[in-house]
Amino acid sequence: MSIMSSQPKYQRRKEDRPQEIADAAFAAFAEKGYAATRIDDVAKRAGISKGLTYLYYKTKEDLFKAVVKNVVVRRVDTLIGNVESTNLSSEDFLRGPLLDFMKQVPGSPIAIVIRLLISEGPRHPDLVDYYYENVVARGLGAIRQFVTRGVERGEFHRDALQYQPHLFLAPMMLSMIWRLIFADKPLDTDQLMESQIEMLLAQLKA
Amino acid sequence: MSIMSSQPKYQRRKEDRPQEIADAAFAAFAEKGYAATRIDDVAKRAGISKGLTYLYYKTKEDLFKAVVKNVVVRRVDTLIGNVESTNLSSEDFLRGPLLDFMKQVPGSPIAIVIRLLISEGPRHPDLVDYYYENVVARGLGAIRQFVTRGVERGEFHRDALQYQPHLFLAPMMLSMIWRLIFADKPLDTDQLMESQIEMLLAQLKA
DNA sequence: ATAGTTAATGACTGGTGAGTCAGTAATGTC
DNA sequence: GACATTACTGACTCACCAGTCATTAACTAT
Repeated sequence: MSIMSSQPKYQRRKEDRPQEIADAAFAAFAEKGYAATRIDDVAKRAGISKGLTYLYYKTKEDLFKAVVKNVVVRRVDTLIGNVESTNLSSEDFLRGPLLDFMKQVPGSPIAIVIRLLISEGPRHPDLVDYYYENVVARGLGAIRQFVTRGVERGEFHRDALQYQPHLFLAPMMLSMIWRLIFADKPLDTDQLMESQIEMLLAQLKA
Repeated sequence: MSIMSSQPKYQRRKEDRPQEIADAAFAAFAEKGYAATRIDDVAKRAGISKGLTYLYYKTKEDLFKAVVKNVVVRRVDTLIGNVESTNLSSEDFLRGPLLDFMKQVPGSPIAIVIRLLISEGPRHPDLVDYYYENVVARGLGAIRQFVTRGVERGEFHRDALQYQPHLFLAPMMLSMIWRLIFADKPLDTDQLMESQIEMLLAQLKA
């Protein structure tokens, strides 16, 4: 019929599989949600057989947790890291890097993780704790730190700290949820976040 | 063994069943989410057999849509209605009834509906549209109306309208999501909303 | 080459749950 | 009381899918 193929049917790639599977799973979860995603779909996306998935992840739930942690460490960790090492004035930091960071979150994989946490979180409390400690607590901490610094430098007045750091993030949250639910309905989310930062700065300044 | 029971095994209650089933379904969805809820669970909660559910709702998806619409009309409709008929000054309205409304939303069934929309919305676009028109658009409209009135009366300055009504609701949104994910971690959500309203009023006032 | 190791396959199983429907009994009507 | 109507039951089907495992074939060492 034809010349014998010297192409092997598959290659063994022990090193890369876990990451590839996690990426495929993330894409699948993003599209259909956790419950509606079949392990078979994930395998197809990753270009492997269903069985192989189970060599690297014991259960579907294991895979789920790995996916969330994977996104968290890959994205947020570095971003928050950068942010912590700047030495801008408090005001410039809040208006600059923080605002930029906020603007890009609603369209990032973090939004997908939030969706997954909202729908599946109640059945994975350890995952929720992990996310709280590694993302939320650190994020809020970073903001609080910059407000504190602003007070120390006299840029902000003494009782500026009464404003909870959550207030900075509220419009980001709304933008994220808006996009998750009403993907098509337009909303100038950047404008929203800018207004909030300006408003807060006006309140904080001495 | 005993005196013959004259108690019938069941009563026919054609009128009440649909509502009872919807209530049971809402409770079940709230607890376990849409995908993880079995029709059998819903039936047990409603005190009926599984088969009867299908007499009143053709499919599980039908039931889901009915549940969401049911909650929406029963709760939000009346609330927004009340709000629209007050004749307080703009400032008093925003600080009073609006704030009160916002404070109780994160703990109300609306939060559950939001959770369901976030996780199942993408597969039910018509439901999303329904929700947008009947809740979101009307809610935002009501706020915009009060800001406009404030400008007309000279309470707020001319360009107060540049502030999107979404900004009022952002902390409410954050509080809601926070509770949905981190039910146990405390957060003074009332304080958050109060600060935001005060901040916005400070910006709006002439 | 050859044998040994193990990454990878894919057919299979067991459990589950949405949706069906033949039968039952509550209620209405005369 | 007898008959007709239909709300309601519960056992059943059938498709689907997480997880298993015997087998295959890609790689490695010698």
